[in-house]
Amino acid sequence: RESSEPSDKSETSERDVRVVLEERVLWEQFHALTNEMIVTKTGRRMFPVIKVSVSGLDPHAMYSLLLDFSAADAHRWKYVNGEWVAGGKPEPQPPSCVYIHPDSPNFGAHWMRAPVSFCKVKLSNKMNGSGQIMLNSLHKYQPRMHIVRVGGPQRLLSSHAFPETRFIAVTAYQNEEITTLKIRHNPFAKAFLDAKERSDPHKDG
Amino acid sequence: RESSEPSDKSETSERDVRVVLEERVLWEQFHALTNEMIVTKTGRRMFPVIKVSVSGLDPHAMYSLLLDFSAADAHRWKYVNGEWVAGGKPEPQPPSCVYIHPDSPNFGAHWMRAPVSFCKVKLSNKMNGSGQIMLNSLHKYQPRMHIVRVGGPQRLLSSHAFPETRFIAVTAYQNEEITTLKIRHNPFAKAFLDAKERSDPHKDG
DNA sequence: GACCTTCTCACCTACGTGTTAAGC
DNA sequence: TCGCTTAACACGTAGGTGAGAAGG
Repeated sequence: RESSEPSDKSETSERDVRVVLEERVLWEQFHALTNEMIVTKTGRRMFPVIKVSVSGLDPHAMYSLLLDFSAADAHRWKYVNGEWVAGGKPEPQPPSCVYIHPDSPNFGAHWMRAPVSFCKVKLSNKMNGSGQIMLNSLHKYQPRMHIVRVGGPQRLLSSHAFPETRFIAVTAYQNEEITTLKIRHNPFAKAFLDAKERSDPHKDG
Repeated sequence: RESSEPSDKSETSERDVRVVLEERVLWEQFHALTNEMIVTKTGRRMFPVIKVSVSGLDPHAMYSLLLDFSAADAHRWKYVNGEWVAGGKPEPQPPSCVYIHPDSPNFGAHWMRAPVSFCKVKLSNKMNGSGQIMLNSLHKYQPRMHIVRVGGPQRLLSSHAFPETRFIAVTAYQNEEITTLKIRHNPFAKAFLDAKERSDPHKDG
């Protein structure tokens, strides 16, 4: 955690590292329905995307930003009659690999200049080449972001978990309200939005 | 240049920084015809791409890789009767902006792990938003790559110019052999390769 | 007219979507 | 059968090509 060592002059400016999740309204719409994220063999992007604004770093020091996914509970989940219910014993959880933000390593000034988006992270249900995060389908996960100081003795500065970004990994969407919400907001799914709006022009909410 | 200061223990490993241009055969084919690169208002990528393999860095130290374009001579060039000829006095040369490789800053280990490609640099004839390099059309340029040590006192380690990457900036190709060679090797021009091969299936060389 | 630049265009690369049917 | 996973698919986003007509 923060400032666990006696601080020298170069570390005093990091006492108040702050990380704020962007697009919280969108995340909360998904969270209210119990969010789902597709996992595939070759890896699937997340939607919504985890995007954070960072402040309180030393502009001239070097940091890396990391994302990982901790098991949110010890259950296997099942979608029955329109509801997610916790099932039997979970499979042994492999330690979630860590995704390193592609701008890493970089100066504090870079991370603070604009919100940092983890749009390129890919979720998979198979272990294969680097860059992808392997998750267990039908298990619930809690994304977490970490800031590590690098370019010297490596040191974990802070970790943040965003409850509204929790989701259940799936190989196909279970709740069709989730599907609808994804189509409505993800530009890459616009083909399906057009199809839906042609048959359903006044739907909202 | 290299090791201009008395070296301390962390700098001794950088005495033999080596930078080798990749795809030299391709570059030399273009160079033999006098290479041309398109410049546009919004910026145009280079083809071929400048790609280098780097060795001799300290794996744990931090570096940035830079690309710039120096005026190769003081002339304005003109394509007349199938030949490039030097013309009148050149316009005053604005200092070429520097392009910072998007992986910058990064560890020596990163730069040495695989060849580093400058495929995203864009050449323009107008000065506008960041990321683009402004050049004078019909002037000849010499690309140069620089390695700078960062994350501490900044220090230029080495500069490399690759003669076979020289080119004349143009707003439209002048030598149609250059056009043919670009179409033959650039995947993004495949539409024109297909058209040409349908009418000319056995051309080579 | 001659020369150079700009813009629109069809046609690609590359890849992110949910759908659907098939596989297990 | 049922539940879950996979692969092919149509249809988008995003953007890199030279061609060719138009502009200056």
